[in-house]
Amino acid sequence: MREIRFYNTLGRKVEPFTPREPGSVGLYTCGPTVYDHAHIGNLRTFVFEDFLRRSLLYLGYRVNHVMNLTDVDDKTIQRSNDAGVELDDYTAPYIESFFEDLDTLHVERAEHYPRATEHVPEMIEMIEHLLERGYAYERDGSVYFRIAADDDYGRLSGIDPSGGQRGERVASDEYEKEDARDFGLWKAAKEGEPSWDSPWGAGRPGWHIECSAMSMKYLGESFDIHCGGVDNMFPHHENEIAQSESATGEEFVHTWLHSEHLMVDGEKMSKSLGNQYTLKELMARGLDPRAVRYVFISSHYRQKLNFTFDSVDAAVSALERVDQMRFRLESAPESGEPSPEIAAAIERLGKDFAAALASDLNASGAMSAVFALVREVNKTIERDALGDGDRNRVIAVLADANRVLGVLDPADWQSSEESSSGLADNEIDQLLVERQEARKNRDFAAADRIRDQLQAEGVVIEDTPQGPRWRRG
RNA sequence: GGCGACGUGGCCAAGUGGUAAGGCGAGGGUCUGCAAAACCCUUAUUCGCCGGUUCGAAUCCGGCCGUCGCCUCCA
Repeated sequence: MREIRFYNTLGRKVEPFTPREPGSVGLYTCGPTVYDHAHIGNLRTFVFEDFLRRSLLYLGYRVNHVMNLTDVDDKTIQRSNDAGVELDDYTAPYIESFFEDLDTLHVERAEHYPRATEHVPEMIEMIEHLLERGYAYERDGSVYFRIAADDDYGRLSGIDPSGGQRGERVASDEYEKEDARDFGLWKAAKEGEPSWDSPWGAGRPGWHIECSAMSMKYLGESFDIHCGGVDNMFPHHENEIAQSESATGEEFVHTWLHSEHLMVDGEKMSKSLGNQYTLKELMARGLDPRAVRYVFISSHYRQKLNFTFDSVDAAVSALERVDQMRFRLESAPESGEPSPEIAAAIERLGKDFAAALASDLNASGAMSAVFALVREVNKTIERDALGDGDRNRVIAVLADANRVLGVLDPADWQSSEESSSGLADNEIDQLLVERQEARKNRDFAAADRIRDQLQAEGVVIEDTPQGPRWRRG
């Protein structure tokens, strides 16, 4: 287990991370609101959280990861009403779509995916507690959190609660609030909306209470890390802190990590610009999901990520460099003592890779460590200096790094249709034998004919001093 | 108006006090029957601009310019 340093939004500085229970991390990440397909901005955040989860595991921690599914809120209700279907029937396909997207990007599953609609009793219990302690009040069947009762409100986002719109009437259905800044914990049912029974009559939970109630249920009243996109810092996470700590009197979350937004072609994604892609749209355009994952994880999570098709192309090339090394390694001869250069490179990778992760998840640094190994292995192959066992040791250290990155092994990403199409391996081998024969006889026309044929089948031939080798392009 | 982030080679991107990682691209080379593919090498005396602190700054402080985000439910 290695000490990690994280940039904690609460306090805005990089600090050593100490889980409440040594070696074990409780992690809550805000999940999707399932009113539509996730867009790639959402997925950037989910891939970052996957990277965090994998890094914690890699560095020797046990992880209990909870991600909620918001399946009741203004948007899901409105859209299900518009579509004339029950809420659950409306959200089901989007929940399915969400998990498909995670699979496409090789995001590992969390331990729990609690749904808001299945945790209403826990939320009601928490709201009752807040009412008892004077942190909330009821008006006409709705319950609001009383921000004035919370001394340190605003300490996550740095927003000063004393300024602003205190006492102003806001143009909404929430005019009955004591203070415009107060937020809804429970919303009285409106005509035609799904509702649950509560001590205050029929209604439904507010958004913020969902995350507090569900995170505490699965991780306890205090836990280690809470993640989300930067836009959730205020008001969502601020309100979670307010209601949770007011209810329990305990520190809610120790470390808050926020991922920056993804931009498309230099602009924020928005419907009006038409640049709000879903993953499925990108797949339909033929983008490689592995390259998309690489683009998401290869820059730092606290930096805005400008997503472009060029960046995906560059990612494809970068990954090919790693694949090529693996490919060359397979056919490179080994002999004699293990190469000291390889041994040193493997050791350096192990050290630099973990150090980069432990330093606030420096993904670029981690990738850089991988490429340093790639270069050293290539040089050693070039010198024909691979020693006995070097191949397996390199493969093993790559597999180790891949536990975090998830993009280093092309075999993991091969779709079944790709591998089943075209020529069989032995046919390709046979054609190459024929081509070598033709070349030996200086019948280059025949040799090139075979080369063209293989190329047309998507087989890339590489002629080397040790003879030809091939791979599927 | 309030709060905050960012500005590093052609592009992307690490690095936050000790003298610029890495990837893409480009140029050169090796290999080859020719190619292709691949590999190797090279590619920022300099980190938006101007001052300051320091033995030393891309890194700290001040000012300016520029880009962007949040300010009630958008990851």
